[in-house]
Parts: sequence; structure tokens; C-alpha cells
Amino acid sequence: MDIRVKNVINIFTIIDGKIHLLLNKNNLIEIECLDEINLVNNEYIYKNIDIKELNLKQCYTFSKKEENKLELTVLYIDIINKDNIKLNDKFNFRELDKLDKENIYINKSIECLKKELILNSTIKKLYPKEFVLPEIQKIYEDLLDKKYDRRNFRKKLIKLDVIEDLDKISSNKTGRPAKLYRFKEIKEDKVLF
Amino acid sequence: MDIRVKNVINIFTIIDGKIHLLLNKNNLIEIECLDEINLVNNEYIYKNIDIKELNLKQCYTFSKKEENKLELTVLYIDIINKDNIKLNDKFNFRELDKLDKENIYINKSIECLKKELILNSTIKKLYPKEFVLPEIQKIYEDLLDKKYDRRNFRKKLIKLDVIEDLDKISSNKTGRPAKLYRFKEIKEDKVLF
DNA sequence: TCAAAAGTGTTACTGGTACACCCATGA
DNA sequence: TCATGGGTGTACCAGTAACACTTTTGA
Repeated sequence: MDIRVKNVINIFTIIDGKIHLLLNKNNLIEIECLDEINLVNNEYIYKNIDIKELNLKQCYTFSKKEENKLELTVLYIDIINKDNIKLNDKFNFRELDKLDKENIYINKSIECLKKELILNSTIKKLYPKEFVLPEIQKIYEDLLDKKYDRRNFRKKLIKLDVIEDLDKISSNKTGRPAKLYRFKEIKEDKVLF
Repeated sequence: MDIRVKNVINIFTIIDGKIHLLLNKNNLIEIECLDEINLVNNEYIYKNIDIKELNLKQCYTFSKKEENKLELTVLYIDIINKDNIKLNDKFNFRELDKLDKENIYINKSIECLKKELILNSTIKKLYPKEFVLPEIQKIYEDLLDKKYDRRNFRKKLIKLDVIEDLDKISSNKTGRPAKLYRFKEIKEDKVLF
């Protein structure tokens, strides 16, 4: 019997207020378990991508049977700050809505992404310093496919005690500038939505 | 490189108002992917256990590296009605709190079990016909390690429109007999707790 | 001075929690 | 008739949803 095991590693980040996925020459990042026997081969990733603080989370294991061969694909995701990665000519980010919507690995990843990104610890990784509430709101609206009321959105985050007002304002291209906030230091993980 | 893949199959049911796990000669049900190349080998299960309507759900894939060998264990669970299984001398059910609390497969299974059993479709599989509210309440109290108020518990299920009153009463050993209810036919899955 | 975008406060509703008293049964 | 366990209704609180007007900026 012939068994092949590979990992698919989907790393998400936010660029200009939009969720992006890291690709390897426009393909999903696939790592075959060959020389190094390890399910998640961090070594391999660090050798090939200049990335810091990777914390992969397992989503699902897919199996495919072909003749006398069993292929297992273990899917992992992570959500990182784009400052923690240095891209090269091989790796690039692509916007979520420009990805193949039929791909099972992508779809499953997004399912997991939704469960991760509603934690205050995760969103703080993406916005470690200052941010503007309308941007955060838009991310959750895109991700969860819902609309929120500006006032209720702000009220909720204040009530949950996860943001603090920095008494500064942003510089917007158009319209009134927004106030700057910061996510408080994480004491306990909270589910925001 | 040597790769071994096995499944651990944890099947839960409710007997006398308590959650039980199916064991094979007092061990977890493990199936090695050997002759048949398939991740979930239903054939194998059906050959060895007289069981109906199995619907396994993947929980997690564990990996263990030993010397030059990689062992993958894919964990599945299901929650079935005990009428759908005929036990033999090999297989038996054991109560949840009499299981090894250190076992990673058992712990992960219970984690998944909690997420499944709060769906009205799952609890209806366990109680397809009539039941008594205090019994259901006790199951959720045990499972989620919470206490519910009798009145609020009933109100919640009525509000969620998942139960119907059968206008019949049970025969209790002691105390006032309880009313009989039935879970309504499932149109859409609802999260109860 | 107009359009665009963000700030704010109030009210109504809804779901959840807490709680006390009454009722049916078996011993 | 008493202990046990189950049924019911009400009042309060908190979280959510709906909503309109004002403010700041750039063009």
C-alpha cells in the first residue's frame, strides 16, 4: 500500500483592509512529507518563506483514493500580520474574492478563518497598534457577510472592553476623519461576534 | 519513509439518560488503513459491528513521529441512537465519566461531541419519539457542566420552536410525573445552547 | 457650499435570569 | 400526609436593534 501525506498551508493577512491569502507562484502552498518526517513541517516553511511567529492551526484532513494509492492532505491555516512576512518572487498575496471559489481547501480554510478572526486576540495580531473603527467594521462585514450599524458596532466593542480610544484622528481622503483606537492587551480571549 | 495511518472511531449514544461511548473489548475502536485503502473504512465497521445509519464526522488528525516512522491517527465521532446498534461480545458501551480522562482521543471527541449535541437534529436522533424535559435538561447539564433553571429551560426550547407537547404524562418512580414532549421534524438546524 | 464619511445618544424590543408557589404521585 | 420532583407565571435586567441629526474634512 502506498500512502502519500502532504500539507496545505493557508496563511491569511490583511492588506489595505482586505483579507488576502498567501500563494506560492499563484498556487496554494503545498508541502509534501518526504525527507523530513513530520506532519507540520515548520522547518520547511521557514527555509522557504521569511516569516515570523507562525502558529498553524489544523482545519481538516482530506483523503483521496487513487488506484492503490491513498493521498492524505492535512490543511492548516494561520492569520499573521503582514509585517511579519517578507515576500520574494515566489510568494505573493491575493485578495480573498479573487480566489477559486470551488477549491475545497480554500473553502474549508475560510470556514476556519471565520472562527478565528472573531477572537480579539486574532484581530489584535492584525492590528497591533492603532486602527480606525470603520475599517475593522468593514472587515467583519466582508468576512461574515453581515451589515452592522456604526453606533452599535462601536458600542459593542466598548462594552466588551477590548478597545481604547487614543484621542487621535486619522487622515481620510474624503469625509470626516475617523478616531484612532487600539486593541487592549489581551488578558482573556473574547468572542466578538 | 514509513507512514502508518489509522482511524479512531468514537461512537456515542445515550443509555438511561447518560452519555456512553462504544468500546471494542474495552479499548477505543481503532482501524488501521491496511488492506482497504480508505480513510474512513465504513466497510470494516459494518463487517464488525451491527450498526445502522452511521454518519462519521472528522474531529482531528494526530501525528506521532517515531524514528523513521510517521503515524497519523484520524479521529472520527458519531452520535447514534442505541436502537440502531446490536452489541455482541466484542463491543460494549461505557459511561462517559468512567472513561480515561487523560486520553487525547477521548478528550478531543468530547470536545466535538459538545458541538454536535447542541444541535436539535442531533438530539432528535437520540430521542426520535417522546421524552421528558427533565431528562433532556440533565443531559445538557452533564455535557456542558452548567445548571439550568427548569422554567427557563422549557421556555427556551418552546421559544426556539423545536419541541411539541404531546399532552401525555410519564410515569415517574417518585414525585410528580413529567409531561411528554417530542422534537419537531427538523426543517433547519438550530443551535440550542 | 456641497458631498462624503464618521461621530454621537435615545428608545424600543427581545432574550435571559431569577424567583415562589402550586400540583401530582408514591411511600 | 409528607417528601419528592415537576409544572407554571411574573418581574427585572442586559444586550441588541433601530434610528436621525450633527460634525469634520476635501474638493
